[in-house]
Amino acid sequence: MSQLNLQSNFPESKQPTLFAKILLPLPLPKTFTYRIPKNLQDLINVGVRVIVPFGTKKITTGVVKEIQQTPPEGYEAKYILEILDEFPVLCNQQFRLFEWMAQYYMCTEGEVMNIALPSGMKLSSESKIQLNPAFKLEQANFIFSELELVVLNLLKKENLLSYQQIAEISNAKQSSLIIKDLLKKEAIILIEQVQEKYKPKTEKVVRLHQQYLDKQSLAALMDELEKKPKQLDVLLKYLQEVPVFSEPEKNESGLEKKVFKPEEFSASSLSTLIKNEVFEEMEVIVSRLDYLSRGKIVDTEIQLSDAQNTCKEQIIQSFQEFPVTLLHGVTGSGKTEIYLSFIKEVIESGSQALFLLPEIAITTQMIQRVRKLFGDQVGVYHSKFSDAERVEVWQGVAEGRINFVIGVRSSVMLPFNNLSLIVVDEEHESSYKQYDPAPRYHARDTAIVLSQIHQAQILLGSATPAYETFHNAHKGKYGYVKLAERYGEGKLPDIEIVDMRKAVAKKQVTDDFSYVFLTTMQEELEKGKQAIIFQNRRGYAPYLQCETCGWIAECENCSVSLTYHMHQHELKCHYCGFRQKSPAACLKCESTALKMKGFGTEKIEDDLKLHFPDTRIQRMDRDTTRKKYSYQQIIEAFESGETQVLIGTQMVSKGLDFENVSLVGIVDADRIMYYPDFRAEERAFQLMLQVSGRAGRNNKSGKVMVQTFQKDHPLFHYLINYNFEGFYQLQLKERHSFFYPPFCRIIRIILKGNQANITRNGAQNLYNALSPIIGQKRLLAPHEPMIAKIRNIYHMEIWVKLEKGYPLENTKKQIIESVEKMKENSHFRKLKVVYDVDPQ
DNA sequence: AGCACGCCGACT
DNA sequence: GTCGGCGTGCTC
Ligand SMILES: [Zn+2]
Ligand SMILES: [Zn+2]
Repeated sequence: MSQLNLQSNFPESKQPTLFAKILLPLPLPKTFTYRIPKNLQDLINVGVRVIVPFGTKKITTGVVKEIQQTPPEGYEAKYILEILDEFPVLCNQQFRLFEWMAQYYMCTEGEVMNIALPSGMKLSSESKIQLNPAFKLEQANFIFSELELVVLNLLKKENLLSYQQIAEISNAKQSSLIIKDLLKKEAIILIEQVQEKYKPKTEKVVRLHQQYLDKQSLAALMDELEKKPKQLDVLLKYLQEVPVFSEPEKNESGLEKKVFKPEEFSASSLSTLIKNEVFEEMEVIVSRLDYLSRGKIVDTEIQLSDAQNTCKEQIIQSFQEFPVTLLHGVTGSGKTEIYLSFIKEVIESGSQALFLLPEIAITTQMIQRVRKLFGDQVGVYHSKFSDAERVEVWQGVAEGRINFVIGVRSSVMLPFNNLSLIVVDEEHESSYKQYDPAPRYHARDTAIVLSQIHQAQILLGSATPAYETFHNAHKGKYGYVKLAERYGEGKLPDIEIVDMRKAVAKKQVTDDFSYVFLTTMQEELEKGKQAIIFQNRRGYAPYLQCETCGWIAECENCSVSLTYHMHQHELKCHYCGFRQKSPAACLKCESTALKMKGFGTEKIEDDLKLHFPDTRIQRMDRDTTRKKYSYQQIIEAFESGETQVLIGTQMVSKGLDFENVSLVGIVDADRIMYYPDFRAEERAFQLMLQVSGRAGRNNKSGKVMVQTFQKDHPLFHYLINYNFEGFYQLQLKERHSFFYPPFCRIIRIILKGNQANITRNGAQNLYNALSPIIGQKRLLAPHEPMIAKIRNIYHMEIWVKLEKGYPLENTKKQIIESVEKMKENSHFRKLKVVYDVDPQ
């Protein structure tokens, strides 16, 4: 406010009207200016949430971005209705980050804020309709139609009606006319109200009344209660829980009423004690964040090995020169302990730290570990937690109570104002990239920008860094520290490539397994060991094919084959959820020779149960982990040894350490390597290495078996030697010659429409417009993506590939302009265009 | 994104 | 003539 010169334009006594630019959580390119009512002028601040009317019947939450004195030109500003926060919930650094995200990822700041804010902080509703209290039908000098009278009568009875309710009387179109007319006749008024979605959680507590806080009066009280044993029980329990003399502050904050369990203590005695003013009862606001948070700081020590200490020193060295440093450490080398020791120092110095992890890596064990170290100063930001809990973390960070957040992708958008360290673990994980809806941001890259805004240091950790990151480290843009040693001297498991081509020729295979794999597994199980089997396809069979005519069962709405699910005997689409009973005969030629092709986790489970009838086998994929705790249950059963063999998709590749696993099987390596994506092989190597990391923890006989029909693929040569860098170098040459990242940046333009030819033509039109501006060699001509149709929406893509140093910001502007030009053609106006910057 | 307004065909 | 479809443009 201080920068406003209030005196210049106004006579001294008059307070000027102020206006606020409000950022709304909508995909609109600009802010909206509202008038600040006089009575709210002293309460408003940049960064607080407000309720504003938007359109004719809606009210929404927005955030104050700027306060100004000049009224907007060309329209009359509406009034802000309400201020929701006393203190800002968005800080300056966040506004800067949001601006960057909107610009870089080609979306609006409103879209960024919409994703950033937990939904409990975005209140909105429709206005409601009420009779104007000053209105008297008898005295009105208007004529009311019959329908209007019906509405007025209903309002007399019901008091408050929604637009919806009035629409039910007649039809939607008429009702809005009626409301408009009644408003003009001043018969009704609009009422705007929102209810706070986020409610603080409260709890009843009692405390000993002041008058008993000296030993004498307390002794007298106890004497008096001698004849009332049940009341005395309650009092004694209280004194046992709350040492009123040695820890008077505990009495101050009180004891939760629920401590007096009704089966042990008489509820009426407690009430009597409250009535007689022995106890005082009060209601206090408690945190919801008590899941695993009751533990105050228990551990204060982080024990680092010599190797870890050396590594830490190297990171400190690296940070001197590079604010971004890559920590390259093999699975199980104890990177986490190094992160935690850095984080501890940051928190103790009074600034904030952020620890980003992929969703599945935020395990109960991880949460418990940080709780023990940091107590209540930690906020866990995770989609498994309720929205109310996320609101509390947000507020905790904004108010400075939470100094350390461990969280998923979206936690980069929390209201940090004093960050000095960010850790991004498993930085290569593609789940750091959001795809739908906008902003299509990469949390690792966004975190790097966030670190620049805060002048903070950022540590990227991975056993298999993303090639972009590794390349940046190699060319000296990032610092690089390698942690080679595997914790506890464990040896890396042997990786064996199983030649399926040969096995098939010798007829030493079942549908999905080679005999050699099955015998090895048999042996390991007999030794009392466990096995993990990886297949990145869920369901029973990926497709159902007619042997007579070659017909394949496809989804009605999408251009994909339907997956057969044995459990429900159904064909399902994994993209739109479409399902149908599995047909008995071919829909084209009516032949009954239908065969299931390929294999998903479900079939593998079935086959293995057939081969190993006495073995306890469990499957972990999206289908078996739908329920809230099922993931945890499967993990625990495997950890305890109750399950001997765990079959799963990507889910089994991350995070958890199972000590007794001696064999890991990759059923179909080819499926991982061969799909049309320039990153397919990078991903395949990462994934196979990661899955391999599950074998032979703390034991010397770990083994990984990889089944493939292409055993001569160079990937395997590097894989069996754990030569990450060698394969990287090889791939880099290919990336260079085909002009792919890290040698260029990609902007993927996706056009979506409900007609194939219009979508196709629109893409061609856009391509023709872009070619002369950006240059044909920087464009990949319009093409269908791998799945051309999803939910009956047709997709076309144009890729823009820009070499390093090519003006990025300007090109984005040119793309947006070209799209606008394309939409001047009415055929293409209804196409939806989506931009995906740095696609994963 | 959601919603109102307006122009058109079709159906009481 | 009215009803409902979608295409267009606006929301402070
Ligand atoms: Zn057929
Ligand atoms: Zn589908």
